[in-house]
Amino acid sequence: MTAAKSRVRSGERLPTLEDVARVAGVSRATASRVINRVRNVDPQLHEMVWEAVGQTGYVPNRAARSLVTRRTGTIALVVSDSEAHDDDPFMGRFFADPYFGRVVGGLMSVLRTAGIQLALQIVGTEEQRTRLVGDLRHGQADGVIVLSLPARDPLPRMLTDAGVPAVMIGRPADPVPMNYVDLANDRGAAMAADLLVSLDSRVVGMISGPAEVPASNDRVSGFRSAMARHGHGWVPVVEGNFTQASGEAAMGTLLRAHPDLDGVFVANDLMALGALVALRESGRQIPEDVAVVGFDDSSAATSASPPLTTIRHPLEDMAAEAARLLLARVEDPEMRVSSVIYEPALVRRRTA
Amino acid sequence: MTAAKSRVRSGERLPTLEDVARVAGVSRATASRVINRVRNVDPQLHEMVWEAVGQTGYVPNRAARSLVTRRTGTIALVVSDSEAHDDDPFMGRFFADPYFGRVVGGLMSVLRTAGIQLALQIVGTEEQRTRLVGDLRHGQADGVIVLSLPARDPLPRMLTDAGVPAVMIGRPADPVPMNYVDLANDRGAAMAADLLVSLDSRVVGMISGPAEVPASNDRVSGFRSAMARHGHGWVPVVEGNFTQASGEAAMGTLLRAHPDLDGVFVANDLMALGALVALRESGRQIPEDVAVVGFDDSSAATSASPPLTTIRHPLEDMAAEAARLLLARVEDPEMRVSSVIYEPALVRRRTA
DNA sequence: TAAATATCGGAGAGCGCTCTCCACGTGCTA
DNA sequence: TAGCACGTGGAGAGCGCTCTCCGATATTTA
Repeated sequence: MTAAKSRVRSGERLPTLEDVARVAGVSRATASRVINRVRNVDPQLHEMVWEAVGQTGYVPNRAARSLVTRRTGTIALVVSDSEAHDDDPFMGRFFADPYFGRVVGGLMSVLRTAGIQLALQIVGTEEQRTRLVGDLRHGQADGVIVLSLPARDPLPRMLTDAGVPAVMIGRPADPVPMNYVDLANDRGAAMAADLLVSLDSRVVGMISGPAEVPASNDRVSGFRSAMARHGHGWVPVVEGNFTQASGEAAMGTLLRAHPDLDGVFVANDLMALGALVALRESGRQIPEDVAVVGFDDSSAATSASPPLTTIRHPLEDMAAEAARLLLARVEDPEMRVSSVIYEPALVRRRTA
Repeated sequence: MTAAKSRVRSGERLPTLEDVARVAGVSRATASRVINRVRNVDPQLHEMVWEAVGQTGYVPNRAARSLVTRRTGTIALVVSDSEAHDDDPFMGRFFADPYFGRVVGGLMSVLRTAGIQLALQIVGTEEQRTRLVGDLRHGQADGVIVLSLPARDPLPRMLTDAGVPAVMIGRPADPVPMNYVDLANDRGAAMAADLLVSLDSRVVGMISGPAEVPASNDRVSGFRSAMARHGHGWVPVVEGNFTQASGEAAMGTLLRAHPDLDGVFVANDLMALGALVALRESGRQIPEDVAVVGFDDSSAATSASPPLTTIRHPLEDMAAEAARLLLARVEDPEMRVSSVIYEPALVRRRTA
């Protein structure tokens, strides 16, 4: 049974362009032109070719097309981690964050319509990075979307040096001539500061992400300078690592040092969730005793109780834009490096 | 500058097998044999070919190889959802769960060494499913790993009907002749029951996942029958949707109906986290007043406070096995349908 | 009306690779 | 020494497609 079916399957020759051309009564070249929408083809022939495509169930062969166009129709999504073995803690943390899913969703919305595949790549070691860049140079993919987790990541530079079209989501830590899409993290942080000050918070702290990670740095400096502008010369900052557990721990530390704290800005929603737990456990009312502002407006923010006041990070839009930017770059390698910075927005819910 | 660089880049012809052969002083065919490790080639020539490969920096052209072998060197990871628009809530939930990351990690560990790409596909609508199967039939990928989220998913059947090599992670809801890798969910649930009973819990409830989702069903029935075996004829079950928030809500419901509850089994760790919150808010001590057992042993379990007693779900191993199974199936389409069921294990931490 | 121009379809090369066939040793047996 | 099998390397076809030429036909201009 299985054998018979299988035989049928391997026996069925898939229709080729040649078949389509024969059915339509034109040459292979004409059929190709119609399918790829180039030059003016007689509308009548045009019609007949599409007819033949439908009739034969023709689908272009990717490999054959790829061979001559030198395009793979594949974009790689590279997650660059500091050290990725299977049970690597940071990687686990990363995938556990809604971040990844939002990015994938945004990318897919653009790539799907362009008929382009998304190939997932995860690199941790130096060797994996080198190998990846090699493969990329040899046309493994047409371009790369880079998600860089470590504070100092050699990958962006390697990619530009190799001349691989790439777009980063989140700016690179070191200046590298690479397209990127980022959020005005500093302005988002400033919004949080403005809100807390307007709510009359007097003793304000912050829970940050890992040091040297650009997005985290920008949030810290943006928050600090906005607070300074409001006359708060110094703001205590405790470092977390973007996980809920680290947020809870950091909140504890902050509370011990500043029992009179009445406002806190947390660099992402997941940590804010943890902070909420610690705050509640210490018997504080939210937002009456302590106002809490998160960052990202991820699904975690709405599901928190009370729902989290946070800074909206339009990740899906940003990822979609990154995909468009990359596609344009692939189309025209001479394109100048350009990046787009998105504006955050305050989303007021119940914690501040 | 950019122009010059780019020109250089597009000008640099990548080495082909022909070049390797010339450098090594053999024919293209021999070089190919060496590189693909077929037949016995004179050891000396063998050496010279590899030498030439290193010297030229040769990397095989995927498209060209693919064209003749009819293999793409790509495996698709299909996430089948009930309805995936960009801001679809379930999708968000799904990616927010550590589940996805663990699966990807497991797959990659096998595919990477096999030199195979992982292409991410997300299908929600019927049309997307049809289109996917069509592309697959036309050799878009050599095989598929299926992650099916909806309770009743037409995709598995469509895939088998189309003769596409596929392996599911988690058994299909309806019987379909497809390879799959699954966990003995019922036995895991029974372990939880045994533990709770051994701890002298008298009033025991359960928080389940969505109805009709096989994994959730199995956990419910496994738990119920084990409890029955211990003389607990009836166990109240409240349904959640695998998110933390739903777990918190479900726990509330359960507590209201059974204030004297002293043991609860929660169908995944994320919901167990929510249950912990609800329990603590109601003033109960864990595990003194109420013992809690989760499921999955995901990163959420260790980061919970107190750390969660849970049932280990070896997802990474399962995903790796699924990849191996699929690769074998691709190699030999006649392979009989076979599936492997993993055994869960109790991980005792602090909540029970 | 003839020539120049624009438009459009077809022939065919060739992308880089694998693999079948065949020719050529080499070492064995008769 | 002739005959044979076997091991090994090379020639070359061809996978399905795109795209450059080029020739044929329609359209415009002198």
